[in-house]
Amino acid sequence: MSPQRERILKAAAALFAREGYHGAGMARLEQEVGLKRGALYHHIGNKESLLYEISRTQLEHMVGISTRIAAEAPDEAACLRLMARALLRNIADHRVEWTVHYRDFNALTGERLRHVLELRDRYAEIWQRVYASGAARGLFQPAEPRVAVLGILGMFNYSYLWIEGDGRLDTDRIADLYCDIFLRGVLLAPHPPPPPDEE
Amino acid sequence: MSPQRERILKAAAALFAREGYHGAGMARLEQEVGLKRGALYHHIGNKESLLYEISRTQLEHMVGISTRIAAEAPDEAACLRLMARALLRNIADHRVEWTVHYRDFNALTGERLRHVLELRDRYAEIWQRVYASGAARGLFQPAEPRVAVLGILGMFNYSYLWIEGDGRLDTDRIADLYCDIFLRGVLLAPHPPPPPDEE
DNA sequence: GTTGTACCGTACCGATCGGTCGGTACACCA
DNA sequence: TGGTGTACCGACCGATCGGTACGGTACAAC
Repeated sequence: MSPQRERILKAAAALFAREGYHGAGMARLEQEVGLKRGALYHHIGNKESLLYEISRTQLEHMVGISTRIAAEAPDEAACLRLMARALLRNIADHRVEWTVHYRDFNALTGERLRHVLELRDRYAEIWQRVYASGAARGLFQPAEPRVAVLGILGMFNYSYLWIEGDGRLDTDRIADLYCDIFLRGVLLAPHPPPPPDEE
Repeated sequence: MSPQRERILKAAAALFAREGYHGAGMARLEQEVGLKRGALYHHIGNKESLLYEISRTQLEHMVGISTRIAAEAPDEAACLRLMARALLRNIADHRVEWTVHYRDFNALTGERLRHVLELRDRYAEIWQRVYASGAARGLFQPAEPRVAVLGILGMFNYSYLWIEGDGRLDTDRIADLYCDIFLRGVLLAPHPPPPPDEE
């Protein structure tokens, strides 16, 4: 990936987050990046590819991290906690990209839309598999794993509207707080000890 | 409110939910409503007022309902449960309006934006007051009432992306499930009996 | 020294954007 | 019968939309 293209993607994410995908014109992107029409389109192809790349990058990143966590975590509760920390950390670090994704992903069309939706489903499925596995082992309440997972994902995903992207300490604390609430609410056995901090 | 204006608002909400506020042109709204330019603007004033009215109506409705519930509920846990049911019911019944609101409220400008944000804050504050009151009485964990409330609101608000607007039975069951998880996770005393179904 | 290629600016395209305006048809009331 | 208000149409506005064509420049390879 060329450094210019990377610069353009960053500027586009910030611009789309501020004004919306359809609300932001290419003219404004020109002056934000410091390139004129011809140069811009030499690098990006078209406008929709910017939106696609913004969503794809973040989603693929989260799918990759969560797959790794799910493969290594000692048990399901710890796994959920680690995945939650990773998610909230990523949302806080890439708040503009997530803002763009959640607001405008359905402005995508055709193959690009299909791929982004598939990535999003894959990510939710990782969570659901972990939850279902825990429920099968008698750890979690067996009722409605899909709805339960959508609930905790909602807690985190909604945070892009209010979270402050400053310190990772704070994001980890919030992630742990939500995990504590969710796990206490969902565990059949008494409260487990929190896992040691990582990374 | 004239019946024509109401018709236009409904069509606009559906159209904006499909294509986004900036993505949907007035030409499409014309043919969806069955009126031409002149007639349309005779009723609506301008495009932004449509967006404003869509958000304002739902938010004022929720503020009103929750204020009433908070005044009448026997205790804080029951209050949260009733407010949660009312919220999820409203989201399911007005899914298109909430989709428009969450995606495009910040396309509003000036006074209209200020008012909508104020309504949204007022609504969150109702929840936070209930939670803080419960925490002060030793019912809930006292840590971070604002973050805790934003969490449960996230569970519900995120649902506009996946909930099916068919039966109210299902929405009440989902609301209760989330409340059970949240309350179990947050209550200091053991699990309380669920309140009787209402309305 | 010439050719290829990556990069960039300028000029321009047709389409569509949100919005305005003059005018008409009709109902209601005096 | 004349006057007033409401609902509506259709033509039109300047601005902006995303995108393209094309020429020029800088530089590396041969």
